[in-house]
This record gives sequence, structure tokens and C-alpha cells, in this order.
Amino acid sequence: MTDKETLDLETADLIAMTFKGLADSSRLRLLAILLEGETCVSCLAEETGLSQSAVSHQLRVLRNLRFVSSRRDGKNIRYKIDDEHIEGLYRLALEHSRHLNKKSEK
Amino acid sequence: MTDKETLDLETADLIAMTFKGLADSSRLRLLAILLEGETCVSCLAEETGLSQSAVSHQLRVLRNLRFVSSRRDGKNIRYKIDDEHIEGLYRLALEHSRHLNKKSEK
DNA sequence: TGAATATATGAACATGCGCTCATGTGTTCG
DNA sequence: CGAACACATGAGCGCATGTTCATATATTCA
Repeated sequence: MTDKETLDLETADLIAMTFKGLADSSRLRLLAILLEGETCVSCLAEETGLSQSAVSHQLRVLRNLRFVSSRRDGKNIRYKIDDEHIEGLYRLALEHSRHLNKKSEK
Repeated sequence: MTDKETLDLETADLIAMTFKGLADSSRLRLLAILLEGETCVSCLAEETGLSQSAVSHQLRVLRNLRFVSSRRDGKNIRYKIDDEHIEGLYRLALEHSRHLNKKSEK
């Protein structure tokens, strides 16, 4: 029976992992593109302006978190979103940041 | 007119800030307690097992992000959630971590 | 097979972050 | 006022993280 007030450390760490995965502007831009559909690495690099290496490193992070999955397609490797919650989290946070702007204007 | 495919750096940074604020297990545990209602600093320290100083530092982070607000009440300072999106983000991420567990079991 | 293309990976480096420790500020109460 | 309590803050330290650079792996094609 979980006490509602206390979030145990283990669960907190799990949730933190999820948020950490989203807590970087490069990864967010990659995800934003991937939310539009399957894309290969070099396209992601070009669209974001990041180096191919940086993109690969970040995609590994997203893969480890099971945010995205990949498949080979000839010379390319195509990535796509493979998680039901990403889009919701993304939208909510976007809403929050817009909200933040309003708050700081007052 | 924003191109839907491209998330500009500035907005990405804003969203990342929001997620960064949530990307730490100590802050998540503080928020989980605060989601139950207004609480003072020493209570938060006791319930989480964190030092008073650590709690204060983390509360400052949450304050700067406008996740929480505070008011003085005698010797104490009471904090409460002051944001509409926190709970939704928290719940979604919690769902995701449970989901992750299932995935990794296979 | 060998060159070209696409992606992944490890090392190294700079930066950021969370904690502790010491101390400062603000409030109550004798 | 001055001691005690509640909280905030700055410095410093250890560790995680994002990038680059160099290189490894895998696939296509001439």
C-alpha cells in the first residue's frame, strides 16, 4: 500500500530518468522532428544543425530510454518515436513554457 | 508562422528548462509532497530525509521555475504548488516509468 | 574487392548540477 | 535586547552530461 504522500526514492529516480531524457534542447528538437515521422540520422543532423556524431550520441540516449526505436534501411538507419507518452509530455511542457512567458511579463 | 517540423532553439531551451526542473529525484519527491498541500521547509526536510540546506536550494530552483510559491507564516515559510501543469507532467512521467518496467521485462 | 557513404562509439574536455559546510537573514519570545 | 529557531545563500567539491575529434563498423556500388 503506497502512502500517497511519500514518493519512494526508487520510483522518483525512474521518473527523473524520464525527465532527464527530455531535459535537453538538442534531444527535444530531435524528438520534435521525429514526432512528424520516421527520419534517418543524417536528415536529423541537417535539420538541427548538429554534427552527425552529436546526433548519434543523443539518439542513443533516446533509444536507451525507449523513447525511439530504429531500423536499418539500406545505408541509412531510420528512427521513429516508439513511446505513447512522449507527445503528451512534450505538449504539456510546451504549454507550460508559454505560460511561463505570460507570468514573467507581469 | 512556425514550421511544425522545426522546433526553434529558443523554444526548445524553454521546454528543456521545464524538464530540467523535474529531472531530479529530490525535487520530484518535494513536489510529490507539495502536491498534497502546503508544507513548510523543515517538514519537507524531515519527510524526505534531505538536509535543510539541500531542501532550500532545491526549493529555490522550483521557485525560479514558478513551479511553487512561498509565503511566510510566523517563523516558518510555507510552500505550495503554483502551477497548473506540474501535476499532469508528474502523472504522465509516472505512467511512462511504469510502462518502461513492463517493456524491460520482456 | 575496394572506395564511398551512413552511422556508432570511445576518449577527452568543458560545463552544469546537487550536495555539504559555514554563515547570513529574519522572526519569535523570554 | 539577546538567545533560539526557521530558512536562505555562497563557496567549494565530486560527479554527471553534451560536444568534438578521431576512429570503428556496416552497407552499397563500381
